[in-house]
Amino acid sequence: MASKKTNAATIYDVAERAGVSHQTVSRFLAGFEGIRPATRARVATAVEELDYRPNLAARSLATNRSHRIAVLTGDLLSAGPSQTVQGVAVAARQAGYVVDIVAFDLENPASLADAFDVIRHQDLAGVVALAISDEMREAIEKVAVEAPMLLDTGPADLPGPIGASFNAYGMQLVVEHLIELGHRDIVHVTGALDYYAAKSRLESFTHVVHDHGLREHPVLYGNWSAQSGYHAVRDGRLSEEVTAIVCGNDQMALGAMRALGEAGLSCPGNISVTGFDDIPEAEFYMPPLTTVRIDFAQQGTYLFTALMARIVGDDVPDTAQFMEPRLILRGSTAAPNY
Amino acid sequence: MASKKTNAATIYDVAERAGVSHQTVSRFLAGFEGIRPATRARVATAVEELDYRPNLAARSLATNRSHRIAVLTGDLLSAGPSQTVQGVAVAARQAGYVVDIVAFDLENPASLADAFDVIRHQDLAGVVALAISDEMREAIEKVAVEAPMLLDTGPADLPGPIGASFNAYGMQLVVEHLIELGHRDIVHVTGALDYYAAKSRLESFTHVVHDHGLREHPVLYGNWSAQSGYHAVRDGRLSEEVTAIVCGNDQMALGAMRALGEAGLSCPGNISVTGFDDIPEAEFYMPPLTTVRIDFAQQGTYLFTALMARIVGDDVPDTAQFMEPRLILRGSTAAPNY
DNA sequence: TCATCGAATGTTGCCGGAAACATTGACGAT
DNA sequence: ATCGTCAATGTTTCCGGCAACATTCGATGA
Repeated sequence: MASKKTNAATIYDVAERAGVSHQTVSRFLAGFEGIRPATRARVATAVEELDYRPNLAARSLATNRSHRIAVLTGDLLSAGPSQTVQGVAVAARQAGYVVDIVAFDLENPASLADAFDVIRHQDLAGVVALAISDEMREAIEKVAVEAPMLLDTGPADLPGPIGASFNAYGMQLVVEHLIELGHRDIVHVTGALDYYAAKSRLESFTHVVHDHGLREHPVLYGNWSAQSGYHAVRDGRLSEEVTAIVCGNDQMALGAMRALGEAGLSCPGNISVTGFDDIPEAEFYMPPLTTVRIDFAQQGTYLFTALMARIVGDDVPDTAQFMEPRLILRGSTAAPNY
Repeated sequence: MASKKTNAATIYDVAERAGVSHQTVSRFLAGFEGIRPATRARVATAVEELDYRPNLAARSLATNRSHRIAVLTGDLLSAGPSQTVQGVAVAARQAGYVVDIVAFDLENPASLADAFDVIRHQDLAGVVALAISDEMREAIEKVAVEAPMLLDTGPADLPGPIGASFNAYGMQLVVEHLIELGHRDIVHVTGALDYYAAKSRLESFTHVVHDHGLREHPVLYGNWSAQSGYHAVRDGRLSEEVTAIVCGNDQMALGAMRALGEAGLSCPGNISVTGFDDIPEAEFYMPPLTTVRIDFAQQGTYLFTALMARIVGDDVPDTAQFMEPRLILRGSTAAPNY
């Protein structure tokens, strides 16, 4: 029953029906001005009647332009990247672009190489790469992809890691908030450190702590998951002096609060906890989580816009005005209880 | 600096270099057996040296087959659908298929129509539609898409709503768990009821409650978000008799528990709460959430497999063995406190 | 009245593959 | 030695568009 033989109308069918040459139809489709109104109407009717749809493969072959971009990522599971994908996808479609999603399996190294192979097979207008890890960075550097590529986060020598600045700024916001509350001993639970997002946040944390002359405590290593936050805090042998825990994302903050609870410590009574990202649930944690709001969908929109600009050769619009991180104050932070 | 003029090698370049006809190269690429080893080696070398990549647009044009599928959804933000997308994408790529993600904006009705337009323009091997709402169902029925389409959830008269069964079964598991604990007065907080996933869960809930002869309480309406769960419970004017709240997903359960806490009720001491989906965070809620685990990634894999089967005309493999929902018992449920 | 010119439209070729069909050549049977 | 056969390989055509170039035709000016 499957429609094996495509009986879709071609440009020639339309031309015949309208009594014109196929080229006139092509012009009509391209929005060419110089077509006599009568002719134009006939073509329009024929297109309508035959429900004609241009064959994109043929068009792409003839023009050598594809009107498609790829989103490359190994992590569609986290809230951040998937929202960003949605942002990219919506923006892309509005601009008439199709989005290929090239997801690889983090567990399976071969699949990364494979993903790049796919990207090179397609001829793409551009590529957006999300959730950059060391592994991806390596692959990106090794495999020359001829299409313009844009990263959300990543090393500064690769094009467009827009995340670095707002990750750093967001981290600065939370840490300074804690400092204002009077905290002097703050510890950081990192995200998975092979991700640049985690690296940026950690760097910024260290930087701010140092700038304000606070005591430096050993960092606790997490991997973005609530479970890792839990274990980091439970097994982290926190110094007695620590009064605040800054987590690399909201999920780890949840885990951290849980560990505190089990240890008989209250949050924020004994220890303040902060998150990062402001996922919708964070407001309903107990206590509600003080965190930094990142607008991932907006980030997706920005990435697409910037990619288009690079393709066309325009200047890439500035990041800052697009995505200002915002400190969201809620119940998980309070003045330290000396 | 963009690579305007594609200087990528074609099959003819390879042929010339290998000293054979382009057709032999084509055969080589297709894995055709009857090529003399010496010839095969020459071709292989040429392919290697020129870093030849077949032009997919040309291939697609010639064969009238695209090796691409689309994933259609308006909700890439929720954990479920995005994990399913990841599952589909990984499975698809292993099978050599490219996945177009066609995301529309739930807020913007025009974008749905637009999304279908995109789907019809591409010639796709198949379509997977996720997170089916009434709106999408309507569009699906109205717009005849010639490619095979498969839904994750949805009305039974459309092809392959595989979700109905495991949603129903999962709901049965939680409710019967509560009944075994001794609960007789259970209330349900629904997901967004324009989604079929929410409908299925609600139906199953009603069904099980009825079958066991429990008192029926008015349902509370949520929209999947933690916030909606919170408001549903806070403003729901629960009957005094109610001892358990079954939520349509984990996020709403979080909101519900928060509302209970604010009302001075303990969970599970006064009221048991259950979730649905088992997102990774659920284990770290306070108390840890009793819920139903749905393997969304597996669901994605299944959807792709089933779609391929439909395309080829094979029998579609059975759902059940792929995704058995599992009851996850944790601390948010206990015997009622009479 | 006719050459000129430009707007409207038509014709040809090509993009890079695949498939149908054609050719070559080695080998065995007669 | 000749022919048939089959494996290996080559040639032609077509997929459905677009672009470059060609043509037609009516209006205009000399």
